[in-house]
Amino acid sequence: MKNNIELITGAEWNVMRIVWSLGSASTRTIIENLQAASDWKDSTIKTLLARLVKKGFLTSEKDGRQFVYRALVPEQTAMNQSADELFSHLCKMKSGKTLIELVQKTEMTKNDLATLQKVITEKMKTAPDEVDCNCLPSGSCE
Amino acid sequence: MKNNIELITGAEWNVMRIVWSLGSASTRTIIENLQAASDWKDSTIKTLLARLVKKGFLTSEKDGRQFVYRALVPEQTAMNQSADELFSHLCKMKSGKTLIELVQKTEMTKNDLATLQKVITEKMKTAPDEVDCNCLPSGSCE
DNA sequence: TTGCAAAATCTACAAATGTAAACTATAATC
DNA sequence: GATTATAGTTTACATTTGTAGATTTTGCAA
Repeated sequence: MKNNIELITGAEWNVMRIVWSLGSASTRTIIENLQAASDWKDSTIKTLLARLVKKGFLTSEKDGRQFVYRALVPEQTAMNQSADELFSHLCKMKSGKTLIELVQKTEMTKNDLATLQKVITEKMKTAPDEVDCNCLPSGSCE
Repeated sequence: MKNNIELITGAEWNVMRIVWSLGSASTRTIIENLQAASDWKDSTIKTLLARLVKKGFLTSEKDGRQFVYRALVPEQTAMNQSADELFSHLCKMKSGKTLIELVQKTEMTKNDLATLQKVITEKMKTAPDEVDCNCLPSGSCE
């Protein structure tokens, strides 16, 4: 029952976002950006960078005296992975409601909404009338 | 930058699901259900139960020699909280795409899809043409 | 009433995570 | 070349999480 996919932790996400948004960034750049919004010490950030490299989310390449980091995993992929992990905890029966809530409260462009619209119309064609509960006390959710 | 909302952890979710799906359950019932799908020892499960009570996700009430647990937080609420937490890590600009992927790969009933359809139609009326990136290197995502 | 099986509580312990100080190496400066 | 400012590396340490053994209680059967 242990989950073994390496995931980005809360603190690490902040570091990753800098790299993703800049494409590549030196240690200094990353530190400066993070410190503009937090009180993390330099060494804290360096520790996180090292852990992210070890976990395989970042690569570092020496450029003069500094390291330049680059993401090895695209933001969208990381997010999808985390989302899958989250939904894996939930009773399948409830995924729909959860998604409805999420869509409701998430700010999205007209474009994204239109795409969603299309995806849904397509899905509707083969959607089941009901999705069974997959909780342990089998099918116990009414 | 520390996240302080008490969240349900991976192992704990499995315990919560039993309680949610049964409404209320004795220690024994919970243990039996979990052991039908994992090799967790009794004491492991009891530890998790205790932690969940301490965190405020469960209440326990003595019934004879056993405890009967009941959820203090509805499943949907717990899930929404976790989902919010997850999305909080992501660049706002990317939420739409993430939701599209999620809707795409999630099995849902025709009914849920219809609700989604409605929600989207409604949202479309006031949706923006674009959502700005909210990453630290401000607006750095193109 | 006594002994026991079952339940509960306490203690433990490694790995992961958040956070950072201390130390070392090195490029740039005087 | 000696000094300093930076960058990188090592070590640290409390808390949380996953996992469970050891110990204590206690309802119930003999």
